[in-house]
Amino acid sequence: MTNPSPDLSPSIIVSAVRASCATCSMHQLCLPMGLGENDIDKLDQIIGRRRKVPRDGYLYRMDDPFTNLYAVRIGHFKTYQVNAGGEQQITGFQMAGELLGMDAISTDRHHCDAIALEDSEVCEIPFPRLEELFGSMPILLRHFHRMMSQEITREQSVMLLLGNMRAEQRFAAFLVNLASRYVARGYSSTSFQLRMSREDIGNYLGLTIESISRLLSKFKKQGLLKVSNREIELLDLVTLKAMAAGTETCS
Amino acid sequence: MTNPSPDLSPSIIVSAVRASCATCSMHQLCLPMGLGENDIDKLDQIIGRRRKVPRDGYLYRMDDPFTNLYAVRIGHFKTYQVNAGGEQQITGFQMAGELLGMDAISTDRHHCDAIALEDSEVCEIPFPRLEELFGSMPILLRHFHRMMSQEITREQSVMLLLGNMRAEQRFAAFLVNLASRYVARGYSSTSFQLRMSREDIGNYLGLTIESISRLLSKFKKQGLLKVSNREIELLDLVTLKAMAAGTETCS
DNA sequence: CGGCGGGTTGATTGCCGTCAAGGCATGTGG
DNA sequence: CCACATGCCTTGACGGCAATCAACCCGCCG
Repeated sequence: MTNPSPDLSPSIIVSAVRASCATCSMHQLCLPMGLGENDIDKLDQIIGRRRKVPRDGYLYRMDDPFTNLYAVRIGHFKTYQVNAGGEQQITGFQMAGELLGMDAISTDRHHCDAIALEDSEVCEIPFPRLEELFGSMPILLRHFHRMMSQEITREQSVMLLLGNMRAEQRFAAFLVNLASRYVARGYSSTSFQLRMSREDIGNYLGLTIESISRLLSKFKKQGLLKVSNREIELLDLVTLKAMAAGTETCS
Repeated sequence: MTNPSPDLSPSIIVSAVRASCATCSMHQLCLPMGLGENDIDKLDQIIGRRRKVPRDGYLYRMDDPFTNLYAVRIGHFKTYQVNAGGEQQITGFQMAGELLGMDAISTDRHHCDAIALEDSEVCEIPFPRLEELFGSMPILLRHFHRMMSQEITREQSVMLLLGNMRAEQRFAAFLVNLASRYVARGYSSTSFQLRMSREDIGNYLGLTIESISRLLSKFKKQGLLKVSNREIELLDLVTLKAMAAGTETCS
């Protein structure tokens, strides 16, 4: 699960090799999906810049004015809300090829904070310029709608998770979800690194850090997975999937 | 909160009085928001029909092919997901001026069931025809994006609710949310009817019907509200809002 | 060395789910 | 009219799951 492609260190590379959607390994998952060469070029021309965000750095903060969407190129992010009482809730973890900032369109201000979980890189997509493209690129528009819609359905399944599932089931669903997203990106579905802390996982799943720790130990004892620090290996994806689907009796 | 306008009974009225966005009382909340006369006309021309859905009737079901979005004209709906284990989770309650079906764009199939909570009426919006309009009506497109984005932020606040709040806070947030939506529609923010059963409320909030009942009794004792069956009156909206925001110590 | 952040594990508490009984309104049939 | 059933809701008693509180481990770093 370590990234094979361009290394992160010298920022000079980013400007030297003019990064483009056409050559990006994520272009079949990301915004340009399904576009022809011409259209990809047009999209490339509006992409502002590739922006690096260091680990724990903010990509944007709540109430920041909305100017760009961001496509994750490299790395992982988390987004979270904070309510008036100061409690925070992580609303999602984003990885390469996924879009950030769609929740800001409605009010022209960001509704959440976005923080990099590791040294990461995003493509800045100036939204007004993207809108200009929509008129002449129906395929792009269509795919953009799909991505927004997908975000809606994703959140609905989190609602199902938070509203109906017990701790064990939530955690299984979380692992299975990560596995499926990694496999879609060409990585192993059974062996990967947790980019987020136990605390982040717990917050996302509506549980405490202690519960996450206990669940990891329990699953380990049951032979469902191996875990060492943040390195994880899923040994019985079938059972985990059954647990996530709610078709497995909680042992 | 009873609807003043056209009665529901004889379906002939629907076709006789050619309903239109221009004359609809919801057009400042709904899809045509901000459109000029010409554009509203164009939008009107693609609206398929006004469809009635009786109480407890399905507007659409999970896995139905996606052809239309629906704008609620009259009445209330609930949408819910069902997982493989058969457990269901209500993902939202929709009222006049709100859009249903956006979660289906990503896969061309509906991801949830939508059921009318009372005799209701919707406008069918054939999505392919709506897409045709987008090219020439940037204002419409913009507003459509705002509505999708709003749905994303709405779901994020539900995630905050389900992930972080205690029962009392959840229920207060629920009531305050209803109040604000009714006031935006010109109704009283303090006195309205719950269109959904206690069971539906509990399911939506990740609680049991018994908890909802107890919370209603508790709030009644505290003088926060009056309730009789489904008729409700909020007596202390300030405190309820503070509870919802998490700035009130749970008494 | 000591402090610190992140993680694990154990003991205890408490919120809310579960189970159970009953209230109340409505409908149906005798 | 009553008897009875049904759906929706309320209230109480009890118990379980996960939160809370606390101690400790481990690796890292100044």
